[in-house]
Amino acid sequence: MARAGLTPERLTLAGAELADEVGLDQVTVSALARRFDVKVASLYSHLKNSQDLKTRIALFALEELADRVAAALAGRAGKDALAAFGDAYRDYAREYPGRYAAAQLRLDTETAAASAGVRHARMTRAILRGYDLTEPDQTHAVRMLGSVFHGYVSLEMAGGFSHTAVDSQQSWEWTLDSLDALLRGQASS
Amino acid sequence: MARAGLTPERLTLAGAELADEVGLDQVTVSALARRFDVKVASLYSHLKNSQDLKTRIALFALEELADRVAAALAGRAGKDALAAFGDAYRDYAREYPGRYAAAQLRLDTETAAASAGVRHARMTRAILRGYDLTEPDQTHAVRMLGSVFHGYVSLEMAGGFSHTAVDSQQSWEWTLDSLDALLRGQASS
DNA sequence: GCATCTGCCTAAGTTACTTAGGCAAATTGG
DNA sequence: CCAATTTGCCTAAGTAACTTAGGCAGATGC
Repeated sequence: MARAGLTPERLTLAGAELADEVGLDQVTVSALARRFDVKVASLYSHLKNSQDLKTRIALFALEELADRVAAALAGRAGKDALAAFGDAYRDYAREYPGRYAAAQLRLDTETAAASAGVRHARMTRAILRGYDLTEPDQTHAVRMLGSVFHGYVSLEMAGGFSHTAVDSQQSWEWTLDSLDALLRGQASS
Repeated sequence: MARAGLTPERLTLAGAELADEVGLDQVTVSALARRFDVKVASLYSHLKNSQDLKTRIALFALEELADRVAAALAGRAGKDALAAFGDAYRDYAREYPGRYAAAQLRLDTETAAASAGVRHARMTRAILRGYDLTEPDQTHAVRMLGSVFHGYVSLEMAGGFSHTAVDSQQSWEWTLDSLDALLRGQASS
């Protein structure tokens, strides 16, 4: 019988696409097998189990997102870098909602340590180079930035900002301006 | 045969407890039936289906959290109110992680409109009464506050802040101070 | 070209979801 | 207080997903 040419990488990518299309929790080994027109059991030569698939998608998304953020940050500093960083996250989540959700999956400690999550942490900290912060304020600021960006993107994706007439893009820009002012230690509006 | 005395309310509460103990996605109709020592099919007299259970837990958590926030806000204004609001969210998430996760579930439009989510939105806006903001800045600020609080709590729960030596409580307080300064239109540190 | 390996298969057991229909306990009304 | 009705939990049965074991055939290497 003809071989489908399955590999962990192809399965991971297809799983990521599926997540974007139908939502991360609709990503199942069975659905993936259907997509490749292959029997379910065949996937178990390439994946340990269902959890393994999800983890692979998460790691893939973390890498992809880190690459984008790195590209966006290149050559920028200060508010430019702040906005580029935030936009990269937000754009990724809007373009690939399933992958973004996967990137939030909780990984066990060793997997997380070997993941691109480390790059994310480094890049967040890099943004603050343009501002005049010393420890422990720098760590506080890293956490706050991460919180704002992740929180905003999550709530926006969940439809939380679609009830009011005010445009979400404007709130986003206001937020970026505010964060910049805050980190510069100056008044905002 | 003896009756177990099931009701939608008892099932919802037990589901919430189960979510806190083993995680929201381990909350299944089967697990709930085991907990009541009852056959699975029996629950379907009280629940429409598995999704219905999750939705009920979400609505319950939203109510419970809104009650706590309302109690925390009573009689407070300005930074006091801001901190009370944030603390109420954070404490709830740490005490009831499964319920907090449930409260983030996406509800369909009409369910969401009838939920305590509306109270949450009103209370967030109420905090800003102590600050001198007019529209559309007020809406921007509501969104930013929601983002920071939700983002911080999510990342903290996911273990994102446990890699550095810096205490999360200190970052939280720094964040609250910063937000207060920002909303007052003044420099922070 | 033959041996080996690899990839996808069938088969089968597990767990969870859900509906249909039944029996007995609780409740209600005479 | 008994009869009728309602209600609550049951068994039975079908669907779907996960996962393991073992087999056969296409690909690979000598």
